[in-house]
Amino acid sequence: MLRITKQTDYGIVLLSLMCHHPERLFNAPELAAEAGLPLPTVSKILKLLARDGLLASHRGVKGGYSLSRQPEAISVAEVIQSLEGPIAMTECIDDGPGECVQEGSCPLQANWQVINMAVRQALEGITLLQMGGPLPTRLVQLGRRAAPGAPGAPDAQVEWPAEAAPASR
Amino acid sequence: MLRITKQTDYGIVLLSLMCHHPERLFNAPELAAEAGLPLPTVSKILKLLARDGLLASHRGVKGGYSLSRQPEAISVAEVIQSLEGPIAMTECIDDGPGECVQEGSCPLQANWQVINMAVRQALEGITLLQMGGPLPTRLVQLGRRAAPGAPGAPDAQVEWPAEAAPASR
DNA sequence: AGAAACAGTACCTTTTTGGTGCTGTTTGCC
DNA sequence: GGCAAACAGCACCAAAAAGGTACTGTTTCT
Repeated sequence: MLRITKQTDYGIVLLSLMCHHPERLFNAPELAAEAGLPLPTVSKILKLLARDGLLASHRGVKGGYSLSRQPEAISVAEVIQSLEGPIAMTECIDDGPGECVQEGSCPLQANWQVINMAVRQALEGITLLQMGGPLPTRLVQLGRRAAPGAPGAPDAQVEWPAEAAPASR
Repeated sequence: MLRITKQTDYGIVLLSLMCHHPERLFNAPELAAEAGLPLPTVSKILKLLARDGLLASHRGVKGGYSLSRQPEAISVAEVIQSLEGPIAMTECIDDGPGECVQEGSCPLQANWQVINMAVRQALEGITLLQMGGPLPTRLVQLGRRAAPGAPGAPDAQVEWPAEAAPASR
């Protein structure tokens, strides 16, 4: 029901832990213990994140994983896409053209694409640093995509001022 | 993976069909035929939508379903919530407090709530009328929630000007 | 050489989704 | 009054996805 999987949830937790020491090397058992998750599960997640280049892996004794980029350069969207594939709210989005029989005559598809892009862009604007950091008081500002074909400015994505955090944590 | 279910997809299709004649009474076999979907499935979906008040049902011969409100007063979010429960991107959102062991010490939960609310508000701002109608060129503008506690204006939700639609349909 | 740690794959279990069927109730029409 | 059309509410089954575990292989430090 419009929900990320547990795997993704765990993935974000793990990455958030790693954010506290962006340069450090963490091994799987260590992260599993710290997150309170079973080792095989943690291991599986880390492999996927490494495969997609979000984590750098170092093999051998004294090996482990480290963030491949700075925490502020890794978005929640990337984590989701690594752990559960492309962000597509309906089938007709990531299925190639030709799947839906209504193809072309369906006004819904185009609109789902718009909605989908809005959600994706919102998640792209949220970094790991923000995720584990201070709670924003204002919200993601979606899309604001310019008219298609107008290659203007890179289309302001997200506004997430790190203002004073409320006391709710 | 961050996707609405087929049931919800079908539900939006059905409601969109009904939007063309907002006052009319449609019966299930008729809608099934028009949408090209199996009758039992359509029937199930319509029941759910009626249960939650999105459709008004009329029993007996010559019965059927009609929109309970004008198309522009029914949001995509309502349809989703009717057909697949509350919009909650993580478990810790719709589970009551006390489920997550990290409770209170978890900075992620608060941030997921923010993201979740952003997505929900975006979907709330999209009406059935827009969904079946002209394709917007600009995007949903999420949230922009004022600082909590400040009961100011009703917090502009969404900006969706019905400008010229591109030729992509 | 041995051990620690990542890599990849395969497998099984559980949950969710998708879809169907059946029985009951309401209501228009003959 | 009775029949038939149409909604209401379950209950059920099958397929797919998610969740989780195990095993074998490769790399690299000591």
